[in-house]
Amino acid sequence: MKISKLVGERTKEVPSGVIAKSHEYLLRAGYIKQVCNGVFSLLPPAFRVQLKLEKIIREEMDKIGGQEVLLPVLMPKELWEESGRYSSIGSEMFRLKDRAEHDMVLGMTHEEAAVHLARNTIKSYDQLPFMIYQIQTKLRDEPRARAGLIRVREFIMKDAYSFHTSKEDLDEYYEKVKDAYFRIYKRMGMKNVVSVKSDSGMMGGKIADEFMLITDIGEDSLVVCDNCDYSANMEVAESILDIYDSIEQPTELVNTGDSKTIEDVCKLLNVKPYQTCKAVCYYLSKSKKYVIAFIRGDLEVNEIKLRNLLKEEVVAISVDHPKIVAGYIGPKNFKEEDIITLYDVSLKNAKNLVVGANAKPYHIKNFSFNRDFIPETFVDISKVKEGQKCKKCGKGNLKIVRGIEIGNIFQLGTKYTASMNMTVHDSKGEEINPIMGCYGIGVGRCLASIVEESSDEKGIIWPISVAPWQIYLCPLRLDDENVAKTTLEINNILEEAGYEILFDDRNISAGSKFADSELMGIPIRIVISPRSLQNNEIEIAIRKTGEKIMCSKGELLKTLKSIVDNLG
RNA sequence: CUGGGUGUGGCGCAGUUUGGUAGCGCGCUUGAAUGGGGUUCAAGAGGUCGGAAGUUCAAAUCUUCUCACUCAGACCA
Repeated sequence: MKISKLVGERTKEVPSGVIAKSHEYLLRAGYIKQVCNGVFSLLPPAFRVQLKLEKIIREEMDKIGGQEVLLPVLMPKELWEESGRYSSIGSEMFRLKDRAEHDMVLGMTHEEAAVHLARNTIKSYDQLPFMIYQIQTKLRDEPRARAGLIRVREFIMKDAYSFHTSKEDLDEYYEKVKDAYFRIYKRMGMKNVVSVKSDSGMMGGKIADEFMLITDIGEDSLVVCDNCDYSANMEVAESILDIYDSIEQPTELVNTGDSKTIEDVCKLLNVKPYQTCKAVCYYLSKSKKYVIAFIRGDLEVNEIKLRNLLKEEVVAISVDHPKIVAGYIGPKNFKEEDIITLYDVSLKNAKNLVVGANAKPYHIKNFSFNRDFIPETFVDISKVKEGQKCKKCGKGNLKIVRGIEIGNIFQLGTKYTASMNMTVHDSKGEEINPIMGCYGIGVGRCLASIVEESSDEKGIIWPISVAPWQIYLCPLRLDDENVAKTTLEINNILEEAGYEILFDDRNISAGSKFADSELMGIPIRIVISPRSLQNNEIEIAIRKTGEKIMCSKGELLKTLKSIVDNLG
């Protein structure tokens, strides 16, 4: 490819409003161009990378028995009504009408289509298990697209769906996919990838893992143990909650005046936040109920855990309920129709707490949950804090890091096969609903994530396995006869050896060429100039290390091979 | 959806407070010099200032409406 003909331009200036490194470099190096909010065109270099990513994914999916298919982007409303998601998913799904006024949707995920494809073609347990996958466009009307290719409204995703006769079989396959995913990320050149337990969100099902590239610009908070392999998304992470043991003291009603917040009360009564119990109020707009969540004063409520527990959207509010004394709420079963009371596990066996007295302006001192009030159950609704002890190993300290979700896997169970009535005959001749798993990888997001992880102040540094071109052929003074002749020769030698070459055929200054090759992130640059030809030498520059190696024309292929082997 | 910001040649920006029909850098074209880190000089092309309505003798600049983009949050696979 001649760079003079390459579509796209490279710029020195940083576009405004750009935070993510991958966003900046992909724009500046001429890889992507924004069409509207959250929608991008890929220019030739980016598309070449994308094809390489897809190739890696295909190979690994095929290795675990995947069969590639192509499901439609456009689907009728009816298909989504079968699963119930036509109504349960909100405005993040693109909806439209066809010319006959028929309601249609644009696919944001393809469980429905996968079941539709399989349910009339698979009839016997003999045909199970199987996995189908596709690499295709997904459309999601994101509330907020951001950071270039990291969060967009239209993107290419590899999504796979597996069908099994038993939970055990799914479990086994699930682990296989997990291994395949780690191989995929490794081959793509990503290093800092972990899998974490996660919330299954709109997909349904219980077991879910997300694959995260750990990086500061990540949108998700992850909890990882510094001692064992525990890792989880903040949404579902758990920790050991220290019990601060002490001897129970008699309760005491104290006038706390205007002190309502934990901070004020602590100051007034000279106690630490963990020696208090706070009440956080929520409202369920669907069922029109108030929720009072009691939790130890030093902790925060994890609203996603709360939502999953109540199976409904929760909204934090300041209460205006006649039975609730805002600022002085204490542990108590509110036996009102429209109030739900919850107690976090952090309160279990907690003693000598300062709690609200449910009367203004009083709090109660030395309140103990195993003496003064014993709730029916305690629930886990707290947010993990940095430094808490790991629940899995009991020793490690939990750290909170940020990550980009570059893939996820779910055990769906029979949510879709049951609702959409997909059955097969088992070995006893009985009809069963196959158990499903689904597995996604955002290809465009991987592309951006690789850049996020692998770049420097000069630009992108592509891993050689996914680079758009392996070699940047960079003659200086192409008007020099000897340079022109040698460049052509070398181009042919490299092409014959199977290398992909970006040929900088422009007659511009050396600095501009070097800068472009570095911004674009091409792993190897071969410089041919009058200066080096005087010694019958060619320069090979390695993007990643900045190293420069001189060699003769005859040694070129041999030298290159050892460099490439080293980079791979 | 809530709050803030921005919209001026292909890209990045100044000009808006104090109305007088556009300017800079990069890039592009032509010529010359230079020739290993975005080189220099000269000459050019290219915009009617997001859109609509209004005020005015006169609007990029003031008013109203509107659209788009963007940041933070809410939300999200």
